[in-house]
Amino acid sequence: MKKDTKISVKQLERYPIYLNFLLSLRNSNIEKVSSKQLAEALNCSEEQVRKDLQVVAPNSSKPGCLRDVNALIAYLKEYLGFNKVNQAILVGVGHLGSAFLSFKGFSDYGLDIIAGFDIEPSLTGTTINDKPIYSIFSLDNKVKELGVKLAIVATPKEVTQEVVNKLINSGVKAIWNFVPIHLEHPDDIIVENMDFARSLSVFFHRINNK
Amino acid sequence: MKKDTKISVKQLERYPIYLNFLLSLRNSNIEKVSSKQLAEALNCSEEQVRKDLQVVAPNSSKPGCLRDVNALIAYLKEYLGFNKVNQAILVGVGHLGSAFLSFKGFSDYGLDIIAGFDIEPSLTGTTINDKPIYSIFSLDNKVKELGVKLAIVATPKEVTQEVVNKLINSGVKAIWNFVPIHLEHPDDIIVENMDFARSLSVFFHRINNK
DNA sequence: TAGATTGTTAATCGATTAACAATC
DNA sequence: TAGATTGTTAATCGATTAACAATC
Repeated sequence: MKKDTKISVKQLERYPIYLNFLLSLRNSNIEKVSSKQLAEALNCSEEQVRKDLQVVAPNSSKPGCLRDVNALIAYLKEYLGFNKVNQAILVGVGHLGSAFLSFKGFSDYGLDIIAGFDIEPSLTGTTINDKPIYSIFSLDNKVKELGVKLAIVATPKEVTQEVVNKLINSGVKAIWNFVPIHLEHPDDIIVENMDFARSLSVFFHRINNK
Repeated sequence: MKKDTKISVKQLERYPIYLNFLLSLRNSNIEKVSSKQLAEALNCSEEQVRKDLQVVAPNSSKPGCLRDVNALIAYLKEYLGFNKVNQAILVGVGHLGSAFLSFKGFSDYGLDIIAGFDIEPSLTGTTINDKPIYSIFSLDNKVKELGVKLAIVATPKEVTQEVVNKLINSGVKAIWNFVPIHLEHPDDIIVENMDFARSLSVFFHRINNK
């Protein structure tokens, strides 16, 4: 695995798509796969598949031979960091936040949400899916105590920037933002926006241009 | 608005980011904005901002003068189709599905979830946020009756492909998939995957390469 | 007018694809 | 061996940036 190869975000974001497709093959007990099949699944060219996989799983395949599904899955998980456990906290235990705390599937990606935070006093001290919920007022102490670097944010719009500022002050380095607003943040903080508007833009544009 | 201009998905997906930033400016009572400010907010070049906005809001600005925040918001919403009401149904009223039914913010994007569907009999006939929940067995009839073209899918992994097949058979043209699996679908069906793994890949890669 | 900003063509850069060699 | 497939360099395509003209 060449960790030092510079790859683009676009390329990086294709890898989980490969992974999902390979998992569906494994689920159907298919053990071998060609670049052509992968290309069809991802709606891209065979050449691109070969180049992509060369980065993640070099020398794992031989000319003339199909690729091994299980081996590719292992290489991809390793490359993407899904084999390690990455701890995160969640801020904002509303409908969406509760859904995240309850969701069992994050462990497939090595993500472990270890606690939730909310301003609502009646939630403090309770648990969801065995995960404790703390008061937002203990955020700073807990973040430092737990040493967690990733925070999932699902708070009301109005308070989100304030919450994000607090998180950054407490030492959080990466923010997974589910709130549809623009966030100000220092350059060294990684922010990923799960913006619903992004998908909707694509839908409406494609629907209206048919 | 030049609807016929061919733009890339990458470009299209930048527009909701402009919109979010402009809304935050309006929220701060800022009425004018330069390409430079927009470029900083989106982490791109001024030239790109000008080109992007030229497509969405041509002739809305003049050399030497700053752009009008409210005018840009209006142009963007119009271009993205957020001014019209677009109806959708939701399949899978679990934790995540319930959160979507409860979420009030979709109306900002012109999205109206008009009903939920689930296999659980105890949910049938109930409502969440005034939205009725029907049995999955009435899916085909209801989709045809309502004439809805967009479906949000938040079902358990194992049944998702089956549900998607049913939706397509019933006339749904666009699928917003929140389930982290690979979906098979005809080319004329628009599928957008809200894949959690995509963001996590970016996080872990950037964290591990520091 | 001078400074600031926008608009647009030309140049550059990077990502994708085409072509072909290498291997099983 | 022949067919199928992978690997990799070179060519192409598209998106971004640089340069400069136009306008307030």
